[in-house]
Amino acid sequence: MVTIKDVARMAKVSPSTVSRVISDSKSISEPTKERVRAAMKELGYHPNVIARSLIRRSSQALGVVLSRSAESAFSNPFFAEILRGISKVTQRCQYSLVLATAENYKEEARQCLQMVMERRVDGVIILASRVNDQLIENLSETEHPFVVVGRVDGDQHHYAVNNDNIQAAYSAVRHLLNLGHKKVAFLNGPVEYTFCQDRYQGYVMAFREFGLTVDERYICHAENLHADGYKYSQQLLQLKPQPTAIFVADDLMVIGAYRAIKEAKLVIPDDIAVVGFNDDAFTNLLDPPLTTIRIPIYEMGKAAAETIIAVLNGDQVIPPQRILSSELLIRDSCGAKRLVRV
Amino acid sequence: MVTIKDVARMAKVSPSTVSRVISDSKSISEPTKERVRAAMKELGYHPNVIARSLIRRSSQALGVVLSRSAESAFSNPFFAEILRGISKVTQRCQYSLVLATAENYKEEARQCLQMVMERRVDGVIILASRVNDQLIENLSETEHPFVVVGRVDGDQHHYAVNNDNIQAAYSAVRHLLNLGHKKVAFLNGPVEYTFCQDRYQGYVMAFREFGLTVDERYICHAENLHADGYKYSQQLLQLKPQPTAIFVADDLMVIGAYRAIKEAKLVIPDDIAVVGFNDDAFTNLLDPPLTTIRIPIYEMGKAAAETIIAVLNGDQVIPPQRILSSELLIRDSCGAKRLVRV
DNA sequence: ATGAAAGCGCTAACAA
DNA sequence: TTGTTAGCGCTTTCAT
Repeated sequence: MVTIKDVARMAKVSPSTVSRVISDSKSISEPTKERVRAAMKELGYHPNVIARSLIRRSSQALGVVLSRSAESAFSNPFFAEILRGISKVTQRCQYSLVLATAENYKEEARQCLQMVMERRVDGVIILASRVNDQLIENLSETEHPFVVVGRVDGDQHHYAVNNDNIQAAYSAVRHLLNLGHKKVAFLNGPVEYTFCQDRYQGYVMAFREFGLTVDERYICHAENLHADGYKYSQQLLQLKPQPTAIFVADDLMVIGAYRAIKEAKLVIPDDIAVVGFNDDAFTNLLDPPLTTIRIPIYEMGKAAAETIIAVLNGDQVIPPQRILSSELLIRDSCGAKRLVRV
Repeated sequence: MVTIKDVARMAKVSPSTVSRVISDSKSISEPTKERVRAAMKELGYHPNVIARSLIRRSSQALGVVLSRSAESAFSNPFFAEILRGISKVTQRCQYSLVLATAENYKEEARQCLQMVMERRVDGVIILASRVNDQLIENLSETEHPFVVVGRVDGDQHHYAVNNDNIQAAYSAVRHLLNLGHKKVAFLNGPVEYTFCQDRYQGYVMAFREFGLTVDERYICHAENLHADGYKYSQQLLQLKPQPTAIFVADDLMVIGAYRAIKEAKLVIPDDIAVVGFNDDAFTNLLDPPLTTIRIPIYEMGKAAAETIIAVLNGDQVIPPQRILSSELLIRDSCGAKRLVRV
């Protein structure tokens, strides 16, 4: 391996001079710089980031925790989109991106904690947070820099980037109630996620506003966003009186919902209306095209990465929590057709 | 920061003893081990991987190059799926995963090369290879370990994992020719990718077998798999005589193709048949559900990661090239309905 | 079974 | 402007 010493020897300078040339220090004369650079080129020298990280006490790397089993995370367009936003920023800021993945959340949390404690990464981005999130608690205790995409349960002292889940769910449900629906079922995601709690809250808000009481039988919590849409939709359709609309908290579950509805010989939107969440690319291809909430996922990824990098630079991040707003995209699954800003 | 020295002091041993306890050396007595472990726990000690990497000359990290602009890569389900396979293996083998992303291939290649030359990663997985691939050439010259997902143009001395593109395209086109189609258009991807070349070859093979001559007007190469499906399908539909079938080299382009076909007031499969490639999750939701090629993407990701890790361990990898087989999934876009193994 | 010492490749005082 | 020196936190001979 070519080291700084080899370059120094060849250019007939000391190793520290070579180091200064690498960082383009202005206290080195042009002729020397050129001689050193020539030597670097001739020898095919490349700085060893590991050695540099050791002495600088910084790896210039960011960790990303998917916060779900890798299985379900990778199949959700949300993660692709948020990773795209994150990577956009990391490449601009010269950080590298380390992915933490595992079969389950506990293992993933362990991996993430290890990553940061072992100094493999300088900070961590957590995608989605849970009620009583152990990882977030540990990260706070050990004082490692992190930023959460989502709302942190309880305490407000964390850096976080989120979308307006309450507001978004509220406007989705209000849209249905405005269309005259009374029996609006809610196919929500796993209760342990704060975003599901928030969407539930938005649902309740809309009901309150319309002077309607929430019937808990019409609300269910899927465990797996990919697999459970079908099963729970079937259950909801069994209810008497049958719901005339379903608000689905993740577009991934809409696929199963559509199937269950069609198998029950119901027609969307005539017999039953559907609203989704996320505006995944495929929702426009469904029959009928889905009315859904668009959230600025890419922008959230960018904001999260910018935040953690600012924190690492010791910059003030004000405010520590940012909430990006979403919009209701009205297509054909409820019977209307226009665009409304939330 | 808690270091090995702090632990040593507390446990009243030397730093080297602590190091031996970390690696669970059998030359340390049980009582000492326990004393040291207690000290580690009390101090909240965690080994610094950076320091370890420096002395071991190994970062225990793998780099992944998307081989496209991050933009188009992340939106393609192929990458999510292959990353899932890769991460499955890296987590099992205690490697971390570093993503290289950029706006364009040149920049991405630079980043990848840098990653490995700077010793940030021990080896690299390249997703998709090009004709005359500069990155692969550089990696070979500098003798850095890498494995390619796809077929490497020219030389056969690289480690690679691929699917049977020629065979797969051949069977897709043969399926159409068997159904009586003569004017089978081919909406292929960018010519610079070897997988597109292979799929073209399979197309030609099928034509040969049926004693038909290939009309180059019926073949086009999209530059962007996401955006160009619509445009090129429109062009193909303009041809006289109009094609009665289109073989589309990536499911992502099928979305645009369906739209162009429907806008031309043609009915799938009655007026025109369509075959896709990849079996992306949404293809089953299209109207009509798409007949497409299923390739074992997840398995390819696993195989690629296993290969590079074996190489890094100095194990023999035989054979250096592996080809996984695909199958034609017959749904409704050609008018038939059954499953055929290629 | 344990310790002392050297050194991985780099940076950054402190000198000169 | 440049060189000397002392580490960063760890592992690994070589002693004892």
